[in-house]
Formats: sequence, C-alpha cells, structure tokens
Amino acid sequence: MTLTRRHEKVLGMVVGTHIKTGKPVGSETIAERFGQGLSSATIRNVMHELEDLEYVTQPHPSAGRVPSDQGYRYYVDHLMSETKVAPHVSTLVAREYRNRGDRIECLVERTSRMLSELSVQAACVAFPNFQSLVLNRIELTKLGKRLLLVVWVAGNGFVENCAIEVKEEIPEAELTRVAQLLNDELRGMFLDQIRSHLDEKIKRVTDHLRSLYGLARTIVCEGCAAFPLRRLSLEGSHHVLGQPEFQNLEKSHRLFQALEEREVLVELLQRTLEQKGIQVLIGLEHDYEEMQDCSLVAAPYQMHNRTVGGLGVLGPKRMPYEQIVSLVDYVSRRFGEALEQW
Amino acid sequence: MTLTRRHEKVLGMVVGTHIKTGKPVGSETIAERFGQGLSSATIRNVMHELEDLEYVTQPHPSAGRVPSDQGYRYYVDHLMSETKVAPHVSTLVAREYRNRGDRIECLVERTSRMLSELSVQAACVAFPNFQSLVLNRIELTKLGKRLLLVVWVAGNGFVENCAIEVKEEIPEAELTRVAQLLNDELRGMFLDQIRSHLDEKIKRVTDHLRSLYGLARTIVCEGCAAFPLRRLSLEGSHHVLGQPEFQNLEKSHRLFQALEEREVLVELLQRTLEQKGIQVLIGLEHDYEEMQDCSLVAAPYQMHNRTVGGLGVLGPKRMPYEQIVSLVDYVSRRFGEALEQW
DNA sequence: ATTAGCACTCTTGGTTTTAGAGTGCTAAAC
DNA sequence: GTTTAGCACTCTAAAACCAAGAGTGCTAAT
Repeated sequence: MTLTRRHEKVLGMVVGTHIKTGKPVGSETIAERFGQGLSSATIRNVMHELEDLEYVTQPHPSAGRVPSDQGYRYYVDHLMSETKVAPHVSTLVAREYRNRGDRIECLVERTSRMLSELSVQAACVAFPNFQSLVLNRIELTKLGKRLLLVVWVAGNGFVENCAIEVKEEIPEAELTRVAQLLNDELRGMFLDQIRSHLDEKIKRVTDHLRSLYGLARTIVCEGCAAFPLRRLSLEGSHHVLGQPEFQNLEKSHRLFQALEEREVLVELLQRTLEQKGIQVLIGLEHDYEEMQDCSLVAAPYQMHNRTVGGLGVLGPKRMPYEQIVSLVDYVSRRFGEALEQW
Repeated sequence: MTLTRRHEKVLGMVVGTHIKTGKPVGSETIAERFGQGLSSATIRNVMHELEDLEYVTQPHPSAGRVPSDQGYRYYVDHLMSETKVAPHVSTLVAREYRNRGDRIECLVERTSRMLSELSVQAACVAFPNFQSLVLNRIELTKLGKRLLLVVWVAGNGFVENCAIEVKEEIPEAELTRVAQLLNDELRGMFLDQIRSHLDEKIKRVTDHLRSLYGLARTIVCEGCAAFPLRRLSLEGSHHVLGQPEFQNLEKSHRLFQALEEREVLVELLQRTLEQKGIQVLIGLEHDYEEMQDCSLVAAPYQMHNRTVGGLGVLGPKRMPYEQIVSLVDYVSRRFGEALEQW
C-alpha cells in the first residue's frame, strides 16, 4: 500500500511537530492545525494506518506518535521542502572565509566550529585527502645518514611532511638531482597518479636514469604511505548533551566514547564521498549501534570539480533536517571554494 | 589550631573512603576500621572539629562527611603516601614508546590516549613548544612572487611549516644565500634565542651582509609568530560521564563545553610549566567555574633538561590521587625521553 | 467516510509513609 | 579530662499511593 496525500500530510505534521517539541504528537494537535477541519478521530484512523506501515510508533499505549527511522526517511526523501540558508548564515560564512592566509588546520577547524555553531549540533570536517591534491613542490632534506625528510607542498599550499628511511646512504648530489627531477616532471600532477606515472617511466628509461627514477619512486611510495588518511576535526559534540533524548547518561557516555574513536566518523564520511551530493543517514542506517539515536547529514566537498573530502553535522534523529541539509550543502560548497582560493 | 595525629588519621580515612565509595562517610565506618578501638562517638567529635576547620562538610544534616577542597588539599599535601606505578603500567608505557618513527602528532596523541586509558580519566598532552626546541634545518621555498614557504626542522625531527608574505620579491639566488646563512649559523640554537642573536649580529655587520641578515630576521620573526602555541591533544573526556558526580546533565554539559574550548586547558597546562614538578589543582583552585568539580594533575615534561611542554589528567575531585600522581609523573618522564630519542 | 462519545490505559507528578543512616547532646564511666 | 553508651532528632531515599491528564481504540450514529 502506498501513502495517500492525506497520509503524507499527517506524517509530515507528526515529524515536523515532533522535531519542534520533542514530545509524542497526539491526534488532537494534528487535527487542530490540519486546516481541512477534520476531527481528531479521523486523524487517529490515519495515524493508526501509519503505525501499521511502521512510519510511526507509540512509546506507550496512551501516548501520541513518534516518527520511526522509516518515518524520518520518508520525510527526508519526499516531504521535506528545500530551503535556502538564512541570509545571516551566508554573510557569516562569507566573513569567515574572507581573511585567508591561515594554515589549513585552522581553516578546517574553523569550518567545523562554524558548522557546529550554526547548526547547534556536533559537526565534523575531514581534512582534504592529501593524495587527491596536485603536487606543487617537493623538498628533500637529509636528516641523518639514511634518514630523509620529505616535504610535500600541494597546489593549494597545503603542506605535509614525513621522514622516511632509505636502504643506503644517498650522496648529496644525487639527492639534488632527484629533487629536481621530481619537481620538473611531476609538478601539477595529482599525487595519486604519480606512482603509476613513475612505474611507466621506469620501464622506458635505462641505466643511470633508471636508478634515479627508482629512487624517486621509493621516495614517493614511502612518503605517500605515511599520510594519515583519518584526520578530521570534530567540534561541538557537547551539544548533544543539551538534547532531551540524551538525558540518559549511559547512552551519552557510549556515544561520546564512539565519537572519540575518530574511526567511526572517518569511515562514515568516507562513505559519503563515494556518493555524489548530500547524504542523510538516519538512526541505525549507518550501522553503528552507539549512534542509533543520531542522524548524520554529510556532504562531500570539491576542489576543481574533484571530491577531496567531506563534512557533516551529527545530531539527534530529531533534528531540523531542512535547515541542516541546506546548511551542510551550502558550507560544503563555500568550503571547497575557500580551499581553491587559499 | 593545627591538626593532631588523630585528626589527620581521621581526615585521611574520610578522604580515602570517600574516594573509593563516592558516598558521604559516617563515623561508624571510620570507627570500625580505625584500629585503636575508638567508638563512633569519639570519631564524631573529631569529625565535628574537622568540620569547624572546614576540612570536611556535610551534604545534609544526617549524612556523613565529605572532604572539602581544603580537605583534599591537606590530603594531597600531607597525608598521601607516594606510590610507584604498577608494574603492568610501566611495561605498557615502555611498549608504547618502543616503536618510534612516528610523526610527532601520533606520539602526542598516543600518549594522551594511553594516559587516559591508564587513569580511566580524561587526559591531555600539550605539544612540545616549538620555540623551545633546537633548530636543525630551515628550508625556504618560493610559493609565489612574494609568498615564501618556510619549513622548520627541529633537532628532534619535529617539523613545522608556515607561509609568509614578504614586502618585495626576493631573487632566487638571494634566497639560497639566506637559507645557507640560516643553516650554517643558527643550527643547534634554541629557536627562541635566534631572534636576539640576529639582532645582535645586525648591529655588527654592514652593507650587503646587513640586508641579508635583515631578511633572515624578517623570516624568523614572521615564521615564529605563526606557530600555534595552543595545540594539545585531549582524550578520554567521556570518562567523566561515567562518574556518579556528573550525573547532573547541566554540569556535564558546561564542562564539556569548556573542554572543547581548548584555551582553558592550554592555559592551565601553561601554568604548570612555570613550576617545577608535578602540580595538583583541586576544585576551584584553578579558578574555572565550569570545572569546579574537577581536579587536574599535571606535570611538565623535559627534553635535555629543558621544559618544553606539559601533560595532565583531568578527573573529578574524587580521584585516586596517589595513583594518578605517580602515573602522571612517570609518563611525563618517559614521554620526555621518548621525544629525545625520537 | 466521518465523527461524537466514552471507556480504558498508561504516564506524570505530587503526597504520604516508612525505613534507615547519621548526627549531636547528655550523662555516666574510665 | 577523655571516652562512650544511649537516645532523641533530623533528614534523605525509596516505596506506595493517588489523582489528573493525555491519548487511544472502539462503537454507534451521522
């Protein structure tokens, strides 16, 4: 059975009202605001059907109805109206990105803080995946006999460094040549293409050049392996403690524990990157039991039309989805732009 | 009036028992375990005096006694026995620092996580103050016409980078000379001495050399200003949610809010650096109202006998001070060593 | 198909009761 | 003078109870 217009309207009102009040919604409340002058008894019948279809549940026999995960899902997919972000939000975001010249760490952190403050929820921003960036320069410095410091400068000024150990000592002159080679040949390439490019090249050259390229390849491989994939900034997680549904200390405790293991969030953001566009994960849809009362609204962000990271807002299932979705969408775009111009 | 032996013994037992149980401690309980066969009535008299002296308080008229901040203070200063860390702790710490070759970020993060797990409290570790380190190398790279990337490599392999803007374009050759100068002359110096060294030098040289040194100075100054002083890793803050005294949601909420603003913790750790040795801040002694139910046990850590940072454990006032103090002390030493060998 | 009406259920909040813990004081004992 | 037994008193915490209210489901009438 599919939902009629009336079902949808009632479901929409149940979800909307429950998001506002946090309490179960009764038939009387709906009937009053329904408009068409239907009585509460009729609404009750409709709600009963919605319950049979598992869009809403009753916390206890004499309470009103509360949306189920599926109910929220339907709401987000079909009933939610698209809204634009409030004007004060856009000016605030614009102001935040006006003064650049920051370290990327600050930019990311400020973005997650902003997202958290605007949504009054927890917010996270994954660092741009370094390997999806364009190489600008690479610097090689000897730290010790066999210890090499490699500094990678990406096109947007994002810098990473790592120390790598090589099998045998490399003469200073050789090192300079490798550095020059790397800079001349690879500049402007995406980091994750460099390796295969070098592999290709090695096949085609001989002798001395070959060993040079080999060295270059070692450096690139070892260096790339050292980049942490899992960096993200999480801010405002304390907001969940303000939500009535997290009064249960036991639950909040486990939630915070899960959030502190960044892996969970990293993994979830990672998943959204594989999709195009904004993602809403409601309740258990993300399969993490500790976060079963939470929803995540996440979006990838792009640099030069290439997805390089993701960001999102995490809050109770009972969150104002319209606002949050438009906010996350908006910030993800602006953040991508800010990174490009950085 | 000063405390007699008996007062001290009773106070010690009140604190000790309350730390274990979390509940107010009655005269009966103390009398039972007191040993000398004193009756509860006598203990009551002693406790009454302790209350007059404000070492303990009564939550309500017919409850037992609970230590006041001052009571904890006295306990920590005079009654606490020094303990060594448990053997399994030292092996665990040793194992943690065995495999090095990590990025410094990981080392710091792992340390705070370890500290948090061993104490079952929140734990924080401030990054080594970059400016207290020894310069090993400095790399200058042109990013744009007037944009310079400066990479600082400290003696222990800790790397920082920053982009700085200079007033006018610097020719490539000039840049190489400055870099060489910086590396030859300043290597092995503490970063916070470099500036005055250069100032001194500028007075003594002339002409071309002078402008070279001037440029070097600009770079050093601008670069140092860009180092964030306030980095720290905080782990395990969820542990406070498990404590019975934080069942009050309102309180925990504000505490978490305060913790998320890293400034508070940074500032507190900063303070401990000015003292030698381990510091215990109890309740309101740290002047932050949001954390009035918490104590902080903090210690500076050293590299080559120079204090470069601090770390600590944050938990409820009712924490097992003996263990925590010895743990923090131990970890701060081992962490300093790990940094040196890194 | 809708609705008025009503009985029924369950939660919530308040009040009362009770048991228990712990004190403070006094007078007696050491 | 110090210690202690004894007891009245106070206050909390938990249980028990009650009343009000919200909301439902069902039925019969519209």
